[in-house]
Amino acid sequence: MKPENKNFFQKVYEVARQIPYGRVTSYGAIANYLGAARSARMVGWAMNGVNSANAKNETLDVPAHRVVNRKGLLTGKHHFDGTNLMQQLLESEGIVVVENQIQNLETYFWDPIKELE
DNA sequence: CGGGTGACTCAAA
DNA sequence: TTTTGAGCCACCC
Repeated sequence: MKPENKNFFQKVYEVARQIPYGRVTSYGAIANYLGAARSARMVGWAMNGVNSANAKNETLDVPAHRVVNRKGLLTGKHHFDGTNLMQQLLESEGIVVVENQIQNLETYFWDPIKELE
């Protein structure tokens, strides 16, 4: 069941919210699931919106830290408050992060296309 | 209304 | 092999 009758951002939020604890996914995977395969940037933009809302005390319940780029690189860590807040959050869920990159990405990777369809 | 920008990704040179 | 270029489209001047 694809929530295709909602705004792109809204859809991104819904998918991101379904990322299980201790798992991660990529911007591209979410975009692909939403039918916007080449719009990974928009997913990142949506995450930026999540972070903004968080800064305003408006909880969206979207684990933006579980969304990384396709190589498992924490490209968005600079957008979080602390320099390594994103990494800490991931490590607190049992994910090993070294040099801003998730180790054993295949083990943690959660693909909405595979997991939700 | 137009143009620049970006938490990405893929493909070609 | 590494480096560029282009596409994607919402948001902010």
